[in-house]
Amino acid sequence: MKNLTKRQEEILNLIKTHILDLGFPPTRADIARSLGFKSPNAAEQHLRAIEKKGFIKILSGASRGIVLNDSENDQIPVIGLVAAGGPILAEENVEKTIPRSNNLLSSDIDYYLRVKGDSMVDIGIFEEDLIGVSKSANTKVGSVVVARINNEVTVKTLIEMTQNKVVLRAENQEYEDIIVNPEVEELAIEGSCVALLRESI
Amino acid sequence: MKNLTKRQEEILNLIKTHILDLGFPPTRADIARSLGFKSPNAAEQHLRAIEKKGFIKILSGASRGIVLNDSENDQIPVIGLVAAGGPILAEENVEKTIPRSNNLLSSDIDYYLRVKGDSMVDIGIFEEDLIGVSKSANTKVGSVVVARINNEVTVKTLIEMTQNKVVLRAENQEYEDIIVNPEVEELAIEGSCVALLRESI
DNA sequence: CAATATACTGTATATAATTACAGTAATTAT
DNA sequence: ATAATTACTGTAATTATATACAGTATATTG
Repeated sequence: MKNLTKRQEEILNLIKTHILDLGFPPTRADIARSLGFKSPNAAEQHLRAIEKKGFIKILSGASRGIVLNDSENDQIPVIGLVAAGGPILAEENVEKTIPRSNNLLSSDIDYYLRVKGDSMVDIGIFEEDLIGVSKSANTKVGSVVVARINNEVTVKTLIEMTQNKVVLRAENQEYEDIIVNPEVEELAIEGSCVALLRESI
Repeated sequence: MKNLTKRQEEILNLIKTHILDLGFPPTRADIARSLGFKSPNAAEQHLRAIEKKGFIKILSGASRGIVLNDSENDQIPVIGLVAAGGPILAEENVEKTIPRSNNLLSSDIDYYLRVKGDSMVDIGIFEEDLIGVSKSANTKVGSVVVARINNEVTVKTLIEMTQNKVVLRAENQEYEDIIVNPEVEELAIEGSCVALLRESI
């Protein structure tokens, strides 16, 4: 699936917004009006280009016959046990996927991570809970982050972060702080925790 | 909102199915074809009747301009502070609503209740969390329930329940058990907690 | 008993919408 | 260097669609 140009992305977003707002896709004229085109054909040609790149399907002869090809995009993966080594989002780690429901949890969540262990119980994060992780949300001191230290994935609170010293704290007195020197050990902050789901109480 | 006739319900379902399948509503001709009408006007008149009863809105001049009025049905209310006296689901208690996403939290949730206080922190239920409450899920000893005692709503664990003695326990050592005699005091178990959402960590 | 609602057929038309064809111009691949 | 892609304007025709008008027949409500 090729990348869309900036303009094409704009149009795809317009289509999605239109569907969200009104419940059905826009016409060529709607698109032209929204983006200031003077000819509906400008919209038509953009749509053809977007279809060619695989993001939509145009049903010929049907008014507003624009079908989104969102299936993968629409699902949020739930990551169970992370196998040592590979990337978190590797397919073998995906336990299941759940449909993205735009409004349910407002934050932008890239994946859910199933919590293992009791190291965060003091702030109400329990074993088997699902943590909503955002890769893009900015991590600062005090954030609960998903960190990978020497290929092991862990959820902790970020306490200190300088060039040669990173402190991660469990929210459970029985655990000690993890102090890492990123210049010596492998450390990656994979994302920060922005939401929590518990499926059984 | 009046009830739909059998035929009108059939048409409303057809519209919903069409949207689910293709992503946009059917035309009058589509409806006529699907149900075997020989005139698109049959569909038109049904649509007008369904609109009059408040289930859809027809946008004039727009092709496929059928908007579902599903808002109440499809939304799960989020209950903030419960005003003393009235029913939990009374309109003044509804803080917002969030769309029901069948697969996200599998259990059948009738409403979300925003948690006040710290009485359940030991099992990871914190202030401002949203608890998914099911009215129909069977409550048994050990369940976390939403109880109403003398018009005050509270979330506690059900410890004991006999005809003249109900024990509710906070999951926080600083609180004492609540012991109620339902024959003397007013007590209602409104539902049990089946899920939890936390929107910020 | 009359008025209204339900459930259609049948015809017709204005307009909404897709879509083809003919251009222009700048940018990006090959 | 040449072809393809991107990003449009402008026009026009065909088809898709909404929607009004004129009926028929049965059921329900006031």
